[in-house]
Amino acid sequence: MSCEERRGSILEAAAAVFGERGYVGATTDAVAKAAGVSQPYVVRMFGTKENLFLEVLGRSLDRLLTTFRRVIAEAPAGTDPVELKALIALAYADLLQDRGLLLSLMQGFMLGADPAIGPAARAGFLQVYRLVRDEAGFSPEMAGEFLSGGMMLNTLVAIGLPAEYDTDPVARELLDHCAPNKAAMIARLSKELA
Amino acid sequence: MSCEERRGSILEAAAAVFGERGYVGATTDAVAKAAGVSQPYVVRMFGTKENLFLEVLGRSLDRLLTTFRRVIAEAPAGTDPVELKALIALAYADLLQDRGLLLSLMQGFMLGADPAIGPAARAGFLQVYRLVRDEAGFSPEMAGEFLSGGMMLNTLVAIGLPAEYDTDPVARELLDHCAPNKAAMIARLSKELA
DNA sequence: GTCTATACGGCGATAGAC
DNA sequence: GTCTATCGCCGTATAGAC
Repeated sequence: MSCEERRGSILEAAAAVFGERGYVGATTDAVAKAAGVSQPYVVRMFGTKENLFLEVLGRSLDRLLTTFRRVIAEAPAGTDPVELKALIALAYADLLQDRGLLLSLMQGFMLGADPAIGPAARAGFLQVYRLVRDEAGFSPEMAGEFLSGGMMLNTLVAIGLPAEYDTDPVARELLDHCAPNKAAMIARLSKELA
Repeated sequence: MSCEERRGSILEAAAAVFGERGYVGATTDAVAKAAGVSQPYVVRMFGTKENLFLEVLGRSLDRLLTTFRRVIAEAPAGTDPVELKALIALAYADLLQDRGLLLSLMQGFMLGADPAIGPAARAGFLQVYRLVRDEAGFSPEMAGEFLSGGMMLNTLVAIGLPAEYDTDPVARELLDHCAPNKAAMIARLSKELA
């Protein structure tokens, strides 16, 4: 396999592992196993674990921004920002299906105190804010609401509430009122229970 | 010092350390140093690191619920739920001044996959939801909005954005529109920069 | 009630062969 | 391009003295 192909598959595996175990809890060995290579090879290719995480973070952010821009571009010109907000929220919920990608982002947010990761996470977060404000035309209030909803969704997925959707009526009620895309959540659920 | 006093001071130190470094990143040695005791003594007193974290989690949750109940009880009878929501949000922002306590909760939320911590975190989260719905009279929509705002605040603090309040105008704008208690945030900021 | 000493396992990173 | 072997550190937990 070529260098670039390997890079891609390792980064993909790393996103899943980092999302599931967190930055500190994830091991380069677990990433290696998930990607089907040896542990030293992962280190060799990315230098350090920290650097590997930074690349995962950057990738996740890129995908997020790209997706949002596509939704904005595909909306008819002159679409109301409020409507656009619902569309982007929906796209975000869909993106959340890829647990690793988004949970890695969330893990990055929790590492604000880290001297190398903190600045990258803050910059990424502000980049998203600027995108919805400048490119989607959200008011600061709308942008805040949008990001709040996103953080809530991230938390609900991280805490594992969707898995209790049909065993706990309170969890169900909460999810029904917070998930912009109920169908997607349920799809996740059934996948999780399988 | 008596056993109970020590317990309290170790738990307090543990909340700060867990909040700052995360569950995996925190070491029992760091907790011990922060509490001014030896590392084996911390383990001796709480059995395992996992158990120590569960106690910190329970304490944080208790303090949260107690605070919310006090706000509800102190509000004049028949206060509108919408008004109550603003009051509780304000109390939450104040509580967030104790970084360790609330960030420990947030760290717990990120550990939903852990077989021991996950269930405790989910139960705690739902307990908060039930409180604002049943005792404060929030509609499910309001409860969702309230929790979303809380998760957003947690994230903003965790990522360290308040520290950039007066160096980055975008960060400032974002914080101005998301923090229910601007004064508290600024107080935090100045403390952080000191 | 609190410590010192230490066993034990695990992880990131390096060296070097193929 | 990818592996095996391995070093060295660090963290949890135990044993046992005072």
